[in-house]
Amino acid sequence: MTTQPVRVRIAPSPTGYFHLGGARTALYNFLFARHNGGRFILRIEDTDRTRYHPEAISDLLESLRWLGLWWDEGPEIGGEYGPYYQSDRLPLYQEYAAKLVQEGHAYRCYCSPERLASLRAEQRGQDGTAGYDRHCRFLTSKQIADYEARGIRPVIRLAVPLEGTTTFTDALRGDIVVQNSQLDDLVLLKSDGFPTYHLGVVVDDHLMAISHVIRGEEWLSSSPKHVLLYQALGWEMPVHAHLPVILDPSGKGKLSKRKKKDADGQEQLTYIHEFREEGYLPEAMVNFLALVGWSLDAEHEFFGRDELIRSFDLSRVSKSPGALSYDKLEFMNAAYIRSLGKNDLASRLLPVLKAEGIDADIDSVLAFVPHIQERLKVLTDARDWIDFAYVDEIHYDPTELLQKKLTPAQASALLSETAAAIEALPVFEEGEIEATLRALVEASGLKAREYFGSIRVAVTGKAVAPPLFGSLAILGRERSVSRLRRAVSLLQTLS
RNA sequence: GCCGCAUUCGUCUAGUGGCCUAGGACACCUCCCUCUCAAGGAGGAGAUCAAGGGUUCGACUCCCUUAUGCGGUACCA
Repeated sequence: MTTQPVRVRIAPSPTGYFHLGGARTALYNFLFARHNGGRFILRIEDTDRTRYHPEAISDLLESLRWLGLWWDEGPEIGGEYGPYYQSDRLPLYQEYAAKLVQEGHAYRCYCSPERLASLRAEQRGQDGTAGYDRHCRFLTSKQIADYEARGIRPVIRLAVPLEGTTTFTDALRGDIVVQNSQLDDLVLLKSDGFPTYHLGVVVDDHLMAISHVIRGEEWLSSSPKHVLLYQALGWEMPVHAHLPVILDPSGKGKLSKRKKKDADGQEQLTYIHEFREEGYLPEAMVNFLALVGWSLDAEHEFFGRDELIRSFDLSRVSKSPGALSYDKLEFMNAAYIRSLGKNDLASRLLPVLKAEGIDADIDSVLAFVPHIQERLKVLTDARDWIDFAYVDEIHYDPTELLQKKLTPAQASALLSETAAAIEALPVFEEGEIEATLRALVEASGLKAREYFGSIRVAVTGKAVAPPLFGSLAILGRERSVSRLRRAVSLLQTLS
């Protein structure tokens, strides 16, 4: 029990876009490494050429960087334990597989996929153990020669002990014991010379001096197989900790990588890049993700990255699976948006607005920020709040101008009054505008909500918009006046 | 089917034998503030701690059984 340097890794396989589950695992590994002054390593497990998806790697790298989870060794930066792509390490796996065969811990299997499939079909519904029937485990040398002569390319399987038990200690769940009879002779090396996940992780985790394997619970059942492999290879096994699975918001089933609709028919986001595009802040994502399966205590729930690093501890990771709460994420994102400095928010908003088709300039966005900051759940919400200021003409139903019980006559009177008052203003500035309009409300005998409601529609085209006086100031005197006048003429057509 | 893991308000959780007539957060409801919408403030409703057995003076906390959920059972990871 020496103080081995902490080295953890995430080992995604490039088969699809980087999603919430992968990000959570990455975060915990990252936090664990940083907390312990260790290293965080990124290794790409690209051993399945049939499911290989090239964009997955750039998506992964981009997503990790966006979340601020920088790695110490891995793609693009290298490191002393490389290469970090498994497809560049093939000879290594082949070498260890051969060694295992030589020492009697593994054997060549010539069974065809068809035979394996029918074997499985046969076993289905039957009670007792499943898995490979070990047909090739006890082949005579003559039989082997025969298969070889027919040019069949074998796989290499681990020769699992027929009796006894295998035990390992999960850092979260304690000792886990399984009967060896429940384990089947898993494939280590495929017939194409690529390793399976099992051989790949064990060899690489050992060669890369990984001290702690922190991964999803879906790997828990294969850990005993890995124990056997470590034993066969004569290696010491790293500490293992299996994180609880993340459930679908419905609470049923593992979070799907596929698109799902929620109760409102809204598509649920699952890929990290989608959250980025939707306008979630990386700091909110990190905070939220940290809480999916981990908590410090009863009261704290807002954690900056540094606080997370300081307080993260494996012992406080939950053992039971949890459903994601998109509501909570939105709440948290809104809170983070509110906590941003004005300039910071404005500069984050600018590219988002551009992407949403609004050609805004930084000054006007900055002017809007104080008015919309506390109204945004996600950055992309900004578009609907301020787009009225970036179009030449606004469209709305003229009856909307008749807020509450206003008559067309009342409405047009108040709108032209307002236009005139605004035009006469010596300085066109928020405070002045407010003072003037409030005086008009007073004089009109109308309620503020009726009066301002009507003006809001005239000027923004919406019943819900940022605070009126600020909006008018940003819109500018000319456009404000012309929109008010246009509203008056629209009211004409109504009667 | 078999194996494994889990099980506290709708959801995320606090809780490590007495502090619990179970605390917090999201969501929900009411009220206040208010130019709309938010934000903010004050309240409210919501959990016989999956069920049943033990152990103990005492169990949400320990043990067993059952149920349910999830995961695994591939030349996928």
